[in-house]
Amino acid sequence: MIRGYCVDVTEAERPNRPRRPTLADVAARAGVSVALVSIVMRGVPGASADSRRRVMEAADELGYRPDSRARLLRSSNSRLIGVTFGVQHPFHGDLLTGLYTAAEEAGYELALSAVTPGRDEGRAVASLLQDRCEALILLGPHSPTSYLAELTTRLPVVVVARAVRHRALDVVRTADALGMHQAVDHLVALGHSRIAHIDGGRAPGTAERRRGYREALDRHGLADTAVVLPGGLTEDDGATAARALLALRQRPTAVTVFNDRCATGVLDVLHGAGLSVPRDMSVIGFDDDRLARLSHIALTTVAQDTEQLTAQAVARAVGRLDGTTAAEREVVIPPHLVVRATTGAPMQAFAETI
Amino acid sequence: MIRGYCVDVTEAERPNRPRRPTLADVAARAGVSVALVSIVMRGVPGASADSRRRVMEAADELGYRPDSRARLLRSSNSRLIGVTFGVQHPFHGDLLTGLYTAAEEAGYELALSAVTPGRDEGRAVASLLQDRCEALILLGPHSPTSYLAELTTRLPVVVVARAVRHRALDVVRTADALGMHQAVDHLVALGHSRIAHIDGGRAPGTAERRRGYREALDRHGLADTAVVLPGGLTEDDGATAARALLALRQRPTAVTVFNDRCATGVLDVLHGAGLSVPRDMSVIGFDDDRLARLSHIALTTVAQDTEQLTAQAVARAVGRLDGTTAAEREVVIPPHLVVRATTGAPMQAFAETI
DNA sequence: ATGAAAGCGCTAACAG
DNA sequence: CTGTTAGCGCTTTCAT
Repeated sequence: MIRGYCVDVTEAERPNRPRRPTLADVAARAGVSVALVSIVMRGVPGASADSRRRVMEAADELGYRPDSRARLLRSSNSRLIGVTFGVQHPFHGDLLTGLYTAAEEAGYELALSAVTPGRDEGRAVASLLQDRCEALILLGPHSPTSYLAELTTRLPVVVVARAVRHRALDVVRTADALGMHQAVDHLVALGHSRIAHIDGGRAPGTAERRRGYREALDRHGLADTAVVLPGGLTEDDGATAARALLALRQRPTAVTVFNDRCATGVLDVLHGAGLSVPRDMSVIGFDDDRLARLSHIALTTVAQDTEQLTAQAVARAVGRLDGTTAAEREVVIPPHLVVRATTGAPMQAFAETI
Repeated sequence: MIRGYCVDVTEAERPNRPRRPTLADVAARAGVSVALVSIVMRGVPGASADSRRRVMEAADELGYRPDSRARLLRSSNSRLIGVTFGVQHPFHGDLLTGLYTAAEEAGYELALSAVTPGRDEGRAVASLLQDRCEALILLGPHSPTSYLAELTTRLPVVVVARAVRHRALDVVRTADALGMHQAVDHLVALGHSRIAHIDGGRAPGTAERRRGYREALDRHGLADTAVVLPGGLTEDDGATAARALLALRQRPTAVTVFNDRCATGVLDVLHGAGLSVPRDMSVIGFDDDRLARLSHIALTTVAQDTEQLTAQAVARAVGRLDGTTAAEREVVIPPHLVVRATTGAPMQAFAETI
């Protein structure tokens, strides 16, 4: 059937929105075949400069936009990577930013699916699967490893920012322990010898960061001074932990905290108790989120390298799809310490140097 | 990308991922036609209980998942609503949560497209358009109204959380002015008579909230005491404004702030200056984001009704699609005041009552 | 360089 | 209730 351009108005009554133009419309207008238009639209070689121009012109006039659904349906590979993220987690926002650029460079598109209080990870993943994603990147997933592992039988899965050990799962994460080494080394270099740690409760990464803290103290011969206080990932958790910190018999002069949000709570309580930071207490966070960068907080913190994290995550996903399978399943990205205003020499050490 | 040592594996030896099953596969396995399978999978009437069971069984065994692209391509209506959101804005996360449930109830799916520092709104919208969304919901868009208006010639557009006036645009927003009335009324009831306001700089909603502040003061006969300090949406903006506040000749006893993040910065500076909140200064924020709810902040704030906001946004979009066109283009949702710990009677008033 | 034609996986008439 | 059939808009041989 020859369908003219967008002139056929069948339903007369409703203010009918014009049907969006298709390849055929553009072809008709440019006086060429649909195949040729397809070639031009994809920017692949196989069309003369002249028809290329004519087609582009026609497409422009019609306001033509390729239909990605149809395109994807036809071509075997969708060049689509599915991403799940938590709406509650600001850090995931930073990761999304990096993922978009990394995916674009690799010639892939992203399909987003949010995990919300009313929409669990399973549903988020299911919708991605329906969209024919070729691979999945899961940001801080909390599903059981067994479920994630099962997913890999369907498509490549890359887990970001959560340490899971499974032979079928790719993991891209920050070297949490190393980050704590950097934090402790910095404090020791400043002259601190009584350094406490506030951990992350049940959050992923807690164990690893705590281990890093202990290792670092050990290396400095300070193992017996280690104090680990229960914490969590919120400001409130930090506030609670800070009170415990202040109640300690022999008060530390510095504290490393599981993350920046928690550290903010700590700072708050310290200030409230009339202590000065860093004079009376040095504080180091983890993540370098927007909170830490605020000038009036100026938190010294261990910064996760989101650019590397996201670039590697996409590289992994694409690698699996290409079949250029890397042997190593886990990519660990070193973080780096960002020194701001919440760390300094301890009062005693300062006194001694005078 | 580190593709190093891995030799390129040829098609043949690559562990070939099984092609995902199609309707035809399920049909073959169940011994019925594809049409019947389609009927069963969509859950529409027109199949016997027996074949329904057989088909479901076959689908299950094959791990069949309908291909939404193909499905959408075929049916004229995609039942897809596109949503753009800012990855920097925590409040958008809350809105997404509501949108998902509202869309589901209306029988629509959501297609998400993020606006990031490296991906502007235009691109976010373009990708949604390619995905054949039937309508667009834009969260706090910052594109010029002319661009948004032009979009409506292609499909219905609902703007959330930004006040734009245009006859072709649906807008769902909070009654910002009313919210400020509530805030000011609350402070006046507590006995405050010198109330300042810190505005939102160039952020959407700034003018409206400032207007509300002025109106409310006026109604209480306090118009001549109005003080508006330039602010913004970040903690730093709040900190800066707070310093200006403290430097004021005749210091106010209370301040309403453009949003919670900004208010947090204000609180911080106040505490740093040795002031006690609310004894020396009452503070009210706007948004009721997670920040405000933290126990050690406990910010009194004007809460936006995200549930209503999102429900109305979806209702609007669907309404335009249905042709059940509402006359009114703007839906304004009343917010409500959440009183926490940062507001109280002013010291002077308290002294007088004794 | 260009065009004709065959589907991708699915839905929606229309028969039976 | 079930099957047949014709496309949705696009890519992709395979001719010309």
